[in-house]
Amino acid sequence: MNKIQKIYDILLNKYGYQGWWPVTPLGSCRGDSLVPIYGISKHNEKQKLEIMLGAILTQNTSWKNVEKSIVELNKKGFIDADKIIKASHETLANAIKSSGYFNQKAKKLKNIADFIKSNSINGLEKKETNEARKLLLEVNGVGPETADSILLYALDKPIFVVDAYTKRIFGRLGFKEQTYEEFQQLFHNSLENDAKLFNEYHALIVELAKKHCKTKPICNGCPLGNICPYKKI
DNA sequence: GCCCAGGAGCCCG
DNA sequence: CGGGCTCATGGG
Repeated sequence: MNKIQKIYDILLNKYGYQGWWPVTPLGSCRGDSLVPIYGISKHNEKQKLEIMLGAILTQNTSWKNVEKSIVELNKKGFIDADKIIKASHETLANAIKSSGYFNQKAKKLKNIADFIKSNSINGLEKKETNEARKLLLEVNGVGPETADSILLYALDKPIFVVDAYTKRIFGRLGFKEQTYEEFQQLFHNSLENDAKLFNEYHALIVELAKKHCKTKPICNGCPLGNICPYKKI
């Protein structure tokens, strides 16, 4: 068994299934239950859109801050491409204030809303993974990680999401990859081409990064302690 | 007060 | 192609 697969097994055994991406439950419409929750479910169109918007909002931002914005967007009926397009910049920016970068992100949300109006979510889903990826990357505000998060978590495409945590953790573990594409290839070459597997693995990486492999690592109790050469007091 | 968080665009050599 | 800068709130 290769090392990438082995690390997955260790993390899954330690933390269990994470149930990403968190989404607002169906039928919640009045103040309660508006908070995105973890759990396995098939997403409807609105939830897929919520995931796409969340993927933009969480750029370099903690999920807790994004959660508040998603609650606001739900309350104001903005999980809707038409409403986002019609909304004024100020209204939209105000609704997502807690996510930070609200001026930039308000524009990005409008860009992705425009994109969905011309290619529907359904139409995007039917395309080949790489073709859909290419189209997403043409949207201003959608980079590699955001595109791949949308493909994997909203559209259920088998593609591995690389983030700052992935680079940090596997860098400390001794892997020599540097760029986004190099890391993505590492995982694609080492694992079965399975969306469910990629889904859980990325979520487990985030969990490990939050619990142990922080900027200032807490190596005590780390589930990868036995195989990690990185030492920090 | 400082540092960091589930990045991306832009500019510059 | 790589590096530095900007964007901004909220929690530790």
